[in-house]
Amino acid sequence: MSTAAYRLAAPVVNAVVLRVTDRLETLLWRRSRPPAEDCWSLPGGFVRQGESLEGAMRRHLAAKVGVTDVGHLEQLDSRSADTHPELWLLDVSYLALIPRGAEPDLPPDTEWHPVEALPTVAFGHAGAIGRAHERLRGKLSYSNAAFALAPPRFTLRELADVYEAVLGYAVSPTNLGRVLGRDGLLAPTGGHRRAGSAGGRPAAEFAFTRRELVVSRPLAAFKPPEGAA
Amino acid sequence: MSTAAYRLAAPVVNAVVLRVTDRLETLLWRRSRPPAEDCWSLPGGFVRQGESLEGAMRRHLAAKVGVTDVGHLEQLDSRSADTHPELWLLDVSYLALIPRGAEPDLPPDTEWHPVEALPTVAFGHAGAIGRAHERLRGKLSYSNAAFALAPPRFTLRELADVYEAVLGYAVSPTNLGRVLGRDGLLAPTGGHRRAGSAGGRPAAEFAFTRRELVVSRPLAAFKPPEGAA
DNA sequence: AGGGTTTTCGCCTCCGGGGCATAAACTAGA
DNA sequence: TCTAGTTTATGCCCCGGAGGCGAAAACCCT
Repeated sequence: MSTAAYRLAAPVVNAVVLRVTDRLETLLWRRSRPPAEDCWSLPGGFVRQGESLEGAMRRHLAAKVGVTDVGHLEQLDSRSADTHPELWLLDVSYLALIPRGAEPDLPPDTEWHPVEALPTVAFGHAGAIGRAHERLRGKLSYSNAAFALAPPRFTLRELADVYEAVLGYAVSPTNLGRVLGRDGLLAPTGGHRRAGSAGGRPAAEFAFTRRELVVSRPLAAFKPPEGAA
Repeated sequence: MSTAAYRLAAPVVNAVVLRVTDRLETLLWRRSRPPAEDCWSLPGGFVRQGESLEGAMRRHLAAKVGVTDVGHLEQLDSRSADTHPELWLLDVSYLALIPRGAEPDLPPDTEWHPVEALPTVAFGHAGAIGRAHERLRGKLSYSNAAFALAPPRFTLRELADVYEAVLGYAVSPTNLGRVLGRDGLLAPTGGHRRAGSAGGRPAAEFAFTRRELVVSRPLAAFKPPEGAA
């Protein structure tokens, strides 16, 4: 078949940028131009030819919303979109995790919004935020994904707070430390930190041993091989 | 910024089609035209405007390689590709699972190849096959993904053979039945089947209760909520 | 010094996966 | 018909990880 029979699309990337403060928040961008003027949307933009999709994503995160310290960046999915009046768009969405403590200086018209109380989001991007949250919930349970959300060093209580903000239910700091510690993902730094305003035993300070995503839990049920590599 | 500053790409879909016979096999297509003439590549093709990506994928699977009975279809990832001499391609890859017993009548220049002994594959598609295999291995361990690879009805021994072909190590039929049965994913049909040429107790016949992907295993460690819904 | 607060450690229990031995069901052959 | 061989099914035990709980540790404030 001839390639001329097919129209061409404009590749677009956009990211569900997540961070944890008291609650789980995502970064939204108020559109100042049509289409969808005055609506919120995910940060992103067009892809240049010769550029990798991930490269384009990082470029837009740095240029448009000042996000340079990305803890983890991962592709979610792609879809064909007819939301633009003139162009056929091919929309590739990403999940970006921002560590606590890295506060990008946001340009105007860019704000953090709690994922539990989102404003009206254009282009059907609300679904992408939901899928990103869902995937993150899964990854927290079988990998060290929290390294990309937590600050470089933290107490077990602080780390449990990160988990609670994402998972939505109470997490035991004791158990969390045991599980991640046994998998070799967490190590004490040796330092300690004062408990709080009302006293209490100082908490030991921990850090993740690796800063890339590591799948720790088996994922291989039904009799894994004996000498597991 | 103006959209005119950005060039346009041709969206392309292609699939890692997997099935299990004695071994895990993938469907490859021998290219008869440049680029990469006489090399093997994944089946796929261009996307039409207004068409969903998944729709385009199913259309190409049906038209080009005669695959209509797709047990499960899932997007893997997308990348920007400069492998075409004239066009900028945006390559979206899928994982397609074909149930045992559904034998599509393949057009010429299309053949099943064991994933352990692949021929030379063009466009860097070999990496996509590896990633597809990896993801399938994971999904078998925490979901009912095998429903898309197994025949409609089967014995536990046959199901274990499917798992072994994908996972690469021995799987106990007893344990497999216990685990999937407890999760409510597997149910006996009531029928039985003769064991083999040399006699033996007839095996009970089973079937998956659901034909969509269901994540059974918790994935929610660190104290799941009490009344799990 | 004492009460309040928070973290940490040790022990216990519970439950699911895996292994194993035995029983069950069938075929082929003598 | 009886026996040997083969394959599947069932019941039981073991083990290891996750979670719960209480006691001890470490610190603040009064």
